[in-house]
Amino acid sequence: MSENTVFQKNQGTKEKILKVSKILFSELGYKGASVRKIASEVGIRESAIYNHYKNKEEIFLDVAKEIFSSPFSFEKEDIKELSLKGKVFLHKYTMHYKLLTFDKNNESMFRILLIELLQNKELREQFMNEFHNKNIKVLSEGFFIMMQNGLIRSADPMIIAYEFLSTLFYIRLQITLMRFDSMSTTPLSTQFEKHVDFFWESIKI
Amino acid sequence: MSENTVFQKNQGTKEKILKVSKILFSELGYKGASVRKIASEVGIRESAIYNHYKNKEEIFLDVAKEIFSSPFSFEKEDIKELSLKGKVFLHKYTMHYKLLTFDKNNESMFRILLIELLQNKELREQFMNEFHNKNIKVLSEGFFIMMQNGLIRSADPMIIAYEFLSTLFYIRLQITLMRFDSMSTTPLSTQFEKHVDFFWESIKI
DNA sequence: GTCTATATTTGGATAGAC
DNA sequence: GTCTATCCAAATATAGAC
Repeated sequence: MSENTVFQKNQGTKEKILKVSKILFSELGYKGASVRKIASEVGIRESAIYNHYKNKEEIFLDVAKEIFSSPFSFEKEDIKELSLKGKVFLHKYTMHYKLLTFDKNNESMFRILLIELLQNKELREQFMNEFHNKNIKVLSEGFFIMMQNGLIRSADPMIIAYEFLSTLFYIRLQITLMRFDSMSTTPLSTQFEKHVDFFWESIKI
Repeated sequence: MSENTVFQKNQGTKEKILKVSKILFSELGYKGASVRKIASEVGIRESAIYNHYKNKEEIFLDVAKEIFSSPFSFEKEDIKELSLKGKVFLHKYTMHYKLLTFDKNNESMFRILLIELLQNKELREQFMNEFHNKNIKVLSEGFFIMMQNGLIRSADPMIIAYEFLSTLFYIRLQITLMRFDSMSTTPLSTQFEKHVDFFWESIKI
């Protein structure tokens, strides 16, 4: 057996721990998701966990890395081009947001964000920077271009962006809560489209 | 000593426990606020707590009772009267909301709501009913009257209410987070007024 | 009503055999 | 890498003296 052919028992254990932890943290929070429960769900003993992670905190950090890693894929060029189409920009942006809301993995990350937002300062900072500021930046750039091209009425682009984003967030929050209780979200899921319609009527010239 | 003159040692202990618990639950969440910490902060032993509350859960329920107990004092008549003034209604409503955001006690309750929202099903239901639905009801009534009187453009009053409320919530969330970190909220606190201005421009005829 | 003492459980983490 | 065994700390809760 050469040095390069090292056989590892249960190679996917670390990935499994990560996967299980995502779910448990998103359902029980940091304190509620004990190392016991994680190990049990993975199908190994607690002590075996420590062969993959130094401690519980390290598991959480590994999970938390993902919370803000799947942001909006709008490129500079897209924004310029799309903004000229006015409402289409808002619609595309919102549909992207809607997709994230219903995506299993993103949903777990959003739940963790909600649960730990007040318990974790770093999470709060990331929420402000990655979640709020980045979205406001992209949106206000879009609104600025629309304004320049006479598509929408004159106003502070940052304010318009803030107004638009806040409702997206609130819809997502409500849907996330309802899905947590396995309630039907069909009435609410159309709220995204209604938001775009109402908002466009509010700013178009 | 007659039966009617019973002297109790430390009569205010239960109130003190409640007061301390409010703060600790709002800072550390249900799990984080241990009976140990509560007792210590009150200045008594853990065991003494159990002379006032059956268990920890009962303390939390006592605290949680307050979360949705300070709603809007808008009477039926007020809504009708205020709605005819259009923007004044929105402004008064928002200023009330702003007051709650910065009120110490309401702030604690809002924090608990955020922390425990995903951990407590009853809290989620109350959030939807007491927080969301009640606000939507009052607001949509107001918008309906405005519409009838030709003050605002035609649209579904429920949608308008949803759009208006969602931004109020988002501003409150951001301010609550920033105050938790003792950050200055002066730039954000004017967001309430900006919201009213922008929104009125969006719906007025 | 508060205290000391104590029971009991749960959770994070390590040692050492296989 | 996983297991058994074990340790230690923290947390909920109770019993009984004062």
